[in-house]
Amino acid sequence: MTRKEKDITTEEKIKGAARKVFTQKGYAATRTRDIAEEAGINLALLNYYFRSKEKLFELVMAEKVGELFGMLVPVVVDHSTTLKTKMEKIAATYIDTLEKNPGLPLFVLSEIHRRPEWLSQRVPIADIFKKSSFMQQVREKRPDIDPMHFFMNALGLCVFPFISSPVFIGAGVINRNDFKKLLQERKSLIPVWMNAMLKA
Amino acid sequence: MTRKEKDITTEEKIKGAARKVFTQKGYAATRTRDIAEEAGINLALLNYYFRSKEKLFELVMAEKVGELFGMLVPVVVDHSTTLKTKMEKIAATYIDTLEKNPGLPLFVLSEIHRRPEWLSQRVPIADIFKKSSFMQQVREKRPDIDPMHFFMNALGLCVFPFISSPVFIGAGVINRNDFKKLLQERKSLIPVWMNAMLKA
DNA sequence: AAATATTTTAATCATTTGATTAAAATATTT
DNA sequence: AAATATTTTAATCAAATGATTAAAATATTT
Repeated sequence: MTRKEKDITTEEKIKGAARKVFTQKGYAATRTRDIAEEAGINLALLNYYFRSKEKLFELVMAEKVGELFGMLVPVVVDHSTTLKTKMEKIAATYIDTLEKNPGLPLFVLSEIHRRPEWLSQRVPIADIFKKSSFMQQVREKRPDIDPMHFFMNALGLCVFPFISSPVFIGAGVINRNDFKKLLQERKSLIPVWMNAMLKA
Repeated sequence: MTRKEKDITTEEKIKGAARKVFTQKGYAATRTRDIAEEAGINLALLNYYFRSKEKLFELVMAEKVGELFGMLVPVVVDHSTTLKTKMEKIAATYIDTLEKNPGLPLFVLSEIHRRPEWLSQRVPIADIFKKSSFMQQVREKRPDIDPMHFFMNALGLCVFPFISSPVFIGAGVINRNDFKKLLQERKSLIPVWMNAMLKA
């Protein structure tokens, strides 16, 4: 094993552990000892490689914010696709991605709620709107209603089930397998529902 | 000031401060000193009245979970109202209530995500489904689709804007006043959208 | 092989935090 | 007024936490 391979191995181990524990517990409830245990390394290495808990968190957070909102950018700015196609892509992309990391939206939105400064210089969310073919297409279809409604609806129909699933599964209202089926069904249902709302 | 008035005053001061700080910061990021400062009392009084940070949190959390889900119960079990009326009531109740406490859903859902045991014995969420006229009415209209979809949609359309608003307001995509207007518009739009989705 | 560089470890530290306590202050009862 | 009860305060504590450090181990270079 060369030095470069080893370097990536330990550093990546810590990052991977940080992604997992921060997403599960949030920044404040995560101890550096938790991350070290998850990574299988000595605690001092966290500071050796990343300087502090805070700096490690900043790295993870930037990545996670990009992960949550980055999926939107290529879809909503694409002037060559119809609104319907955009809806299909958004639904499929979000549901597939979040199925692999269901804790992502709650983590990102919680930390942004606690510390709004996480947004302002890291991800060009405003750009999603400035260059948005999606918003323009929505406005054309429904000039009488603020397109922001439909944007939030599209996002909410995809994301909200992941945010609320701990409640429903935890209360025994639905089990994990049935929930997964529901999510898959939503990939095709969401575009239909979005279209129906635009016509209502 | 009688003993009873003073008793309620100090204890209620602490509770009120706890509601505010826990909702803003979450359990882990809240120090007991933060609550004491917010309440304008000596730190020791928190333990004198509530025994521990954890017990105080349990009180607040039970109340908040009730606040978030309790709004649903009378609406979804009411066999005498149409589905449309139920949708109107859900939208109006949620939007009015959450406007006064926009941090409530994110706080409750985050803490439940971190500690699912918060649910199991405190709020009869499963009962919302067992006795639900709402689910029955949805099933009658769309026997081909799991009514859970529509339940999550109804809840999501109301709640998700509050959850995501820190992102949109923080990124400068919309300002607070315009956001408030959007919320008010949603009170009448959500039932229309729900109806459209049921017919799609 | 020796020197140098990098990574890792165990131990330690300063600070923070939730909780406790003795004493003082205030309120209530006799 | 005196005794008793309740509330409040300032000080303190033990445990936990993020971070640091000297030394050891390992890897790389000469």
